[in-house]
Amino acid sequence: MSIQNKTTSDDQLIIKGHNPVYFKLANLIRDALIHKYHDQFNQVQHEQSEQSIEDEVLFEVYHMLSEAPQIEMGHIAFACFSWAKKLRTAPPKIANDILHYLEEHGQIQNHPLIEKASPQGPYLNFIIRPHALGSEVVEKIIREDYFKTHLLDNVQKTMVEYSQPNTHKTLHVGHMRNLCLGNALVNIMRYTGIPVISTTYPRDVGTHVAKTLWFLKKNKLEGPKDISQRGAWLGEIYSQANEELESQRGTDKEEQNRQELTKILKELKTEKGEYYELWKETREWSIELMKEAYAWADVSFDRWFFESEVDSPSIEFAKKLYAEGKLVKDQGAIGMDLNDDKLGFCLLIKSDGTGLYATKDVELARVKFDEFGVKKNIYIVDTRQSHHFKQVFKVLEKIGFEQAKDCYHLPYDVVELPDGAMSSRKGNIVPLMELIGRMEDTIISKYLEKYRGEWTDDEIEQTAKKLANGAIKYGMVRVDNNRKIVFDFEEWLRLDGETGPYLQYVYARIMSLCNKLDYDRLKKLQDDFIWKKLHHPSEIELMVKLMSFNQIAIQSATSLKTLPLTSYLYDLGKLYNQFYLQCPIGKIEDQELKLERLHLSWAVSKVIQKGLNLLGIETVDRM
RNA sequence: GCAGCCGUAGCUCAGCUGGAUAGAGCAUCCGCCUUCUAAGCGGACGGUCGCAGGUUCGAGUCCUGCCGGCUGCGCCA
Repeated sequence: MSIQNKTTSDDQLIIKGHNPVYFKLANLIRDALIHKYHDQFNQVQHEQSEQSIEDEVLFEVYHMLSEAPQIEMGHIAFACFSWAKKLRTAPPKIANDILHYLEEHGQIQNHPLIEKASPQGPYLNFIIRPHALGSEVVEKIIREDYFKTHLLDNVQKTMVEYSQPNTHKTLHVGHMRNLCLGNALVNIMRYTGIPVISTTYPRDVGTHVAKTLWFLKKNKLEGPKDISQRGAWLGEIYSQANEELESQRGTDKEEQNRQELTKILKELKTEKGEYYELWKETREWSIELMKEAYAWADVSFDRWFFESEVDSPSIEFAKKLYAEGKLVKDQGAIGMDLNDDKLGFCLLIKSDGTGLYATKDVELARVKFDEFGVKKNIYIVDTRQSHHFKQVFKVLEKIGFEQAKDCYHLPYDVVELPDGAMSSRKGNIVPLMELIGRMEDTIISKYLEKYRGEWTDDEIEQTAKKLANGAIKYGMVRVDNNRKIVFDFEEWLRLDGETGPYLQYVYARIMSLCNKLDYDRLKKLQDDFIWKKLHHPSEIELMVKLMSFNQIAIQSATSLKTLPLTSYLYDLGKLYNQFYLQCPIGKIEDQELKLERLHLSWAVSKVIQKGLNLLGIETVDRM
């Protein structure tokens, strides 16, 4: 069962909004097919209504349209393979038949959309009239109607849980992948019309907390005076605590330490005692640090679930399930035997009466279903938890939650350093704030220092912030989910090639151009504006690329991948930079051409801005 | 042992869910600023898509089996 198949089959696509040019073209091809192969269609028609056949054909045709591999071949290609079997006709003949039908009905010579259609083997390639690209694509983007289109229908209320950081530990660059990916996906899903409730699930209880508290109390540590520094400081304490406990392994202190930690955990459970008081205070420090990171990332959650709030209820729930005979006792512990599903045994209550991750995830899912009424439930958690979630979903199914079939674990691989996995024990973690700071410093010294005096210091600082933000976020989502990211600091600081700043640069270039040439998009774009000057291959390629933005957004949202969007934006940026060099604007005489090129540039900037915003990245007007 | 993921250019990665001649970035080399932002653009170099079968008009993409790497698999989180 894969996520993408599931989500696409559930969501009915409204294709007319995706790509206005494809939609019009698909209608023409649909009519040609149905008329030309009337007999073949008639054979299936008695089973279905005429309307549904027409819709179905339109849908299929629409999805067989794509960009031609080279702009000289055509702008849009229609592949006839999939029809060959149904129509019992060879693909090249289908291509020719469609062409003849369109010609016979005057839909090539006179049609406002199509300039030329040429069959090439099994493909029918279309060249779209430039002025149609202008009015159907560029103009809609400039008026921003393009972004207000309703893209998906029959969507379900979806909960997306991402970012499950531990309190009392250091927040590092590894956490950013989850945060950036989750935030981007939520934005993209919402853009396509899916109602999303976003949640975070901080882990504020457990042995990592006990270890930290133990070390703090033992050494009577109080932390930095500056409260805002305490969250980061706490993370270091955890490392030290861990180190000390590790070093005492195998010594006579080991048992003593173990008992102490158990005592701390018990105190936290009963919610009284000095460790409990210390927990409440230190927990806040970590939460402040998380909020700082979320603010930096410009992420907000509709609901925060803390592990501590589901801890006790989860055990009650598990006990109730056991009482109902839905769980079994084995070797003193309680759980569910999932061996029939090849998932092993899912342990829910340990022999000492305490719960585990799975116990809490079962309870939390219950809350999500019962109190939030979500239909679909997505967990963005790293791939090492795959087995865990398979077990949890199976348990949910067996205890009677129908929604279990709409629970998805979205796995992603971890962030590693060139010398291997990140771990506080190895002492090779890159704390988040340090990463951000170094990136901003590099950006200022390498690129922005030259503006000192010309720009205000504040603008330089703000620009560096946005660029560092863009570099980190883009870097985290430009790689496919199930692939490891190797975080090489020097590599990330270089900021050339496919990066966030590359795209921010394209945007800034366009802004600069438009400002310099005093471009006013709406004043210059009357209702009766006629596009007639854009013919250069570079201009055509840009317009063809522009028209598929919404399709890409849908692809990203339904596959739960950011990659389609990042690749698309990079392609678009690359095409614009080529256009920028090949097609001068400011220094040409032809005022009409100049204006149309400015319109095109503006449209590109809007799509790049929208795309970057979906990824959580802000644009800058100059850099 | 079982399961999941990965294997594409020297390195890091794409490849639109089976379609046209497998593409980018980095690295190396060569070009392009008397200024619409060179954080850019062009060119060169670089590939038996891990191996072997299979499915069909057609496979980097799907199925099977190997090989190699990573990650999981009951009292951790």
